[in-house]
Amino acid sequence: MAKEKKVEQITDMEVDFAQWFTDVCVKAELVDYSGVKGLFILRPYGYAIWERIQGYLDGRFKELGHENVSMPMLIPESLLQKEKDHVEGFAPECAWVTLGGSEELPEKLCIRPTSETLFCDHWSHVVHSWRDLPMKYNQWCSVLRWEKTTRPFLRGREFLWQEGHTLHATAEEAIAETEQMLEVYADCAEKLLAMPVVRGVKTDKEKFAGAERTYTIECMMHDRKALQSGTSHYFGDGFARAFGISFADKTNTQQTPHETSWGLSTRIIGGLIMTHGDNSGLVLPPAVAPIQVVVVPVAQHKPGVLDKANEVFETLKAAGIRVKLDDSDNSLGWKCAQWEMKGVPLRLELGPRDIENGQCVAVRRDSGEKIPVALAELAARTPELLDAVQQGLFDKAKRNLDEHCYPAATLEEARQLQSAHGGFVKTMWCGDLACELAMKEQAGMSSRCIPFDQEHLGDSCACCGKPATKMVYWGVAY
RNA sequence: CGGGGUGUAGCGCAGAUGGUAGCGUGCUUGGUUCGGGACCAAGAGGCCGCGGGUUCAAGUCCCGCCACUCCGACCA
Repeated sequence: MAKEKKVEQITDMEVDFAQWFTDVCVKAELVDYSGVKGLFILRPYGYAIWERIQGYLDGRFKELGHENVSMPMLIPESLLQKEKDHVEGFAPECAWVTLGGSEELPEKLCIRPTSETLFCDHWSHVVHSWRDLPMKYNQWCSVLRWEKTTRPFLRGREFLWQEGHTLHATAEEAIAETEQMLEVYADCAEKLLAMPVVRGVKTDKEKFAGAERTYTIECMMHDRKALQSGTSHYFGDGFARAFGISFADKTNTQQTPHETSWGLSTRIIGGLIMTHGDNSGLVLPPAVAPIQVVVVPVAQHKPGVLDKANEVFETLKAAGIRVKLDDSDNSLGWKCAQWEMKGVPLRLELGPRDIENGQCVAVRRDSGEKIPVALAELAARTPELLDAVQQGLFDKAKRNLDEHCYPAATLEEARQLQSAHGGFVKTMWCGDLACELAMKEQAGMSSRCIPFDQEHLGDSCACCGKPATKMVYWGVAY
């Protein structure tokens, strides 16, 4: 008799992609809603994913000579206002503290939406000489931006991130730093998260408030919308001048240093979900998965089964694999469905028949493929299978990206391509803001980036027909 | 911030014409099961989103607010 599916179901992504996303977030136990709009609770399983990302990035940052610091959470209004573009960009979404106990504060304090002003203020105190440079700082923290519409991971009013801030003697060195950190983000996305990226530069319209140049990695989600997944900014000396930071160079001349900042947030977990997930739930690449392998005993009450399962668990643990043994008394079907929903890359089924044959059955989360593995070879085969899943997920996502980038010669063609296929549309662009606005207005797409990998699609701007030398990726963004 | 939808047990829902709350699932305990979301039995669990109003009486009618969600605008 066909049993009705009784447990909380995940909406099919083809039916309602947004609902599917929310269902996965909640039912894979990544997040819960709190009492305040836009403030989400990261549950242990969701936080464990963030910790994997943190671990990777923090290691890379330190290898490159960055030091972790902790800045205050509150920014005096006067400090925030020192850099004009910056305050204009962030003021509309700041939350303010105006009371200390029951007393009105003499100056209201902004809950940090980002910490450039704090770093600059601090540096203006401690930087004196060329010997103090470069400053290469990073902080792990949460920031607050009073967004109007919110979604788990993709747009919270509070979100966890890291923000790196560096200060350099020369523009060249600062730009090199900015580009280097973008590569770190690209590696994090591609190697850890199996999310292929497009690397490029933001247009003036899309760049960070106060930045001279913003680099970005853009990813394509399963619904072919774009997700800005990490950004790295070069500020020139604008902030340094606004905050009065200067240093004496080797000839004892006062110079203004050049600044960078770069950030990557828990938003990328939203990207991870929308890149690899399917209708059974989350799908995690083994490199970030908190649990890489789950051992599911079959008929575990029968003598010897649990003992063998424990043995398998210990073998894999000793091999350095993040493994969990599910010896709960839920039914087999329940366990399978549960661990699929949570995206565990590999499931090992072990029952009496397997034990007789000296094997277990490995089931890949990405493909559903069932692979018998001899118990004697388990410690060697499991890492291979995990690598295969990691690679399989990257390849699949890369195909999705490559297959949904369409060249267009005119704005009208771009509009038609976007409405027919979604994805990225690439066109030549003259560099005028007016053309960028026209693309948004008429084709519903914003510029995602001017990619490093340029192609020559023609000589004229798709919007206005004037001479153009840059190719731009356009898309509908999260 | 504009438009739509929703809010009743942890979750999913039912509660015509107002009369003091119910179903499924989950949870707890015991037992039987176990190769893809098991079964039996006994239990626990509700300021019916919040605040006003109408009424003898409000989950139900009226007003206001809040939250979630979708579509826009804005943004990581």
